Amino acid sequence: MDALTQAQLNQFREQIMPYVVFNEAEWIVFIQHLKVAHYKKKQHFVEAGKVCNYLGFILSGSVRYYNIIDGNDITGYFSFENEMASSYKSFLTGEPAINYVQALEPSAIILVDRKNMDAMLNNPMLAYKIERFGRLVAEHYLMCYEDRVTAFITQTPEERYLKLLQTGKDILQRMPQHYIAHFLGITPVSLSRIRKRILVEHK
Amino acid sequence: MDALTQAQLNQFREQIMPYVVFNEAEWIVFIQHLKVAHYKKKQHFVEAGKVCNYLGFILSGSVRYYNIIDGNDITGYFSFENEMASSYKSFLTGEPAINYVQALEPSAIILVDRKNMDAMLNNPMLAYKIERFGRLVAEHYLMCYEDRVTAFITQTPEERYLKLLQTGKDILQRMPQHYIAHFLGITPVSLSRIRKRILVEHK
DNA sequence: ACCATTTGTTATCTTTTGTTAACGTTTTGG
DNA sequence: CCAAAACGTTAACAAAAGATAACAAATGGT
Repeated sequence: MDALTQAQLNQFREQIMPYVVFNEAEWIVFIQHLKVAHYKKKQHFVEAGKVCNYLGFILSGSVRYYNIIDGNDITGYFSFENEMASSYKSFLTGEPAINYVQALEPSAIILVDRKNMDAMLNNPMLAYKIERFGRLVAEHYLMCYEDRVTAFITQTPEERYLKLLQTGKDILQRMPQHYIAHFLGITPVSLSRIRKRILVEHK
Repeated sequence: MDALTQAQLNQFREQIMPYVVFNEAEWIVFIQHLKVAHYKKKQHFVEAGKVCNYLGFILSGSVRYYNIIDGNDITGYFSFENEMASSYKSFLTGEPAINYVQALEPSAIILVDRKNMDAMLNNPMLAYKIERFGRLVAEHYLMCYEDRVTAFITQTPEERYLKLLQTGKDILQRMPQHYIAHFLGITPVSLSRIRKRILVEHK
């Protein structure tokens, strides 16, 4: 775990601008709470059964979230550069995670550990903006999840895949299809059939 | 829309205690931003196509969230007394809601309209605690949604229903079955079959 | 360049779910 | 109190998805 380079700091600062803008004095204190870690392909950022003590921000690379159910590997989500990465529930509650988070490409991830997060929430200089930042980020992901649940309830697997074709460029281009299948809530074999069906219908 | 009774204020204050504790001076200002509205059975709290300008807290009663897809009514969620009620995404973004929220029982709901919310977020006396309150509430619902998405991806409809039998007392006892079916991501007919299957297996 | 692993497709068969309609019961509202 | 609406179950059929296995294609590591 290293300190951040100036380029990494600039990237991070720009990306979080819609959520929080620190003045120079705040920024200097804020970045003292950050580290960066590098993950090799297939290396784990979070493991099921262990507490996730980090909130991550992906500078480069990508991760997938997955559960092991009856010995089967079920992918639930993906995150890419400039997105958050964490087993959110475990980080927030301090309880062991029920899922794995794994780098799928060599990845550089900014880490805030829970102690530093608590320190910032208790530091009068930062507390207000960190609370606000946290609120806006939580609200952002809440809305994403809301959409995703709505899709599961109102759409067929085929419709969800067609939607992904329009909006999921990173996922489609950078993730293997059997991971995408579980992400859509179906089996890899079933996704393959859906793809064929679409191909035939549109030709 | 009326002012709140003392009993309603007490109920609200007690319920939000895990999230935020106001001192007396703050509380007096805070409650000036609240109203209470009463909804008859089947009356709408939010309508698709219209902006949801309220964040609600259900004092009594219950609501269901639903979408109209190709003319079909698809229930996505329920909320009961002492829970929040809002078309969250619409409230946060100010864009028209895509779903309806409807009282299923006669309901009393505390309302914070967006103007009052903004006023509190800009009032130095309240801003910090409101930001924190908002963060904790958003995080709470974020974790709920995370679990729900995980259930859609890792469990069969039958498994989701069995889980609901353990944890969804209010839903099972107070909501009609065809609403519950869509909530689980299946049709009412299918839920009826699953129930029969479970009955036969366990007898 | 080679071999092992991973990934994607296809086929077969079984199970589950969706769709539609009918039927009886319960609930609701005037 | 009664007629209408809502609700839950069941049946019959069609469509979709799961499980498994075989095989082909792509990928990766050495």
